[in-house]
Amino acid sequence: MNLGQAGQQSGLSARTIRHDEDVNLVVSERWTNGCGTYDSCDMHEFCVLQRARNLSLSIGDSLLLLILYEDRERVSVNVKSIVGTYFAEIDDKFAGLQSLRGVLARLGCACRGDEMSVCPIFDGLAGEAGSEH
Amino acid sequence: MNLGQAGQQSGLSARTIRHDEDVNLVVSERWTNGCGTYDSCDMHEFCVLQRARNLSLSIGDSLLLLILYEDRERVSVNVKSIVGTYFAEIDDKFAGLQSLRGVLARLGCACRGDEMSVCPIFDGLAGEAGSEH
DNA sequence: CCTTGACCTTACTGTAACTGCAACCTTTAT
DNA sequence: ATAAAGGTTGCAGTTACAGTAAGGTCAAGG
Repeated sequence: MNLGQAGQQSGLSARTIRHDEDVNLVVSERWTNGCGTYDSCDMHEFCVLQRARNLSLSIGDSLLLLILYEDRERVSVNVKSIVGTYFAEIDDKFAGLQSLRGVLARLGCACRGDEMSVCPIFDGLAGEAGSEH
Repeated sequence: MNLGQAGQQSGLSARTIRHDEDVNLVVSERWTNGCGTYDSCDMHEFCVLQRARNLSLSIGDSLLLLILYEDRERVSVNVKSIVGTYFAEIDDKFAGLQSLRGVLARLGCACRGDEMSVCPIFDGLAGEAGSEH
């Protein structure tokens, strides 16, 4: 499978796949003419990467995820510590999203003509910021 | 209130506040010596921005949020369309986070020594990627 | 045989949203 | 007077890409 097909199947752009190869996130086989070839194993990796990207994970974190993905002898202890780190991050983001969603949900029907600093909705939005990360 | 204090209170670095001023996300009053001064209204903005940053919103989106925040005559129709856009994005991220969290939760105790492509956990992780965005 | 077109390659540049650093003012304290 | 603290601008670096240029390869067709 060539670059273009790999891109289509994985949902990544060809450019992004080449970028991932540049930074050694993935390593493809090469024909003698230099062209890369991608097998189902690579496709799995791309899909994991695509998912990681949707979550705004860094390249480093994505690589970690791939390492977990590829390590067939996953040592539970190791996995658990990595996973634990992610959990904290994910739950933080989760809380942030949930909060923002709630704020937005009430935004359409309230606050008309109110004094800004007195608006309870936006006080909620503004007030909790410092407590994160 | 000066830059340093504003940074401490809002949870943003002083550098980031300066950056936000550079891109006109916020506009502070200046003393004659050039130093900025920040009032409680600015602090509210910073906190909103901090929150927006935690959610990886772009500067453009953050600005939109600020505009909503500052518009005391919020026109419901307008707000609802903007909010609707965010909802889709937020729910996408939400689903992604939830999925990844579930995958990670089961990662510590399963899959040892399995054939990678047969592992149901990672098949879940890899399989749904293309369907988003 | 040679060209056309599709597809690939590398290499370089550009972008967003920061972050860091240097050089240089002011203000305040000693 | 001088040093320390805190501010300023401006330019360079970083990350994770996206865009573009210049060129290589290869099958199909006149």
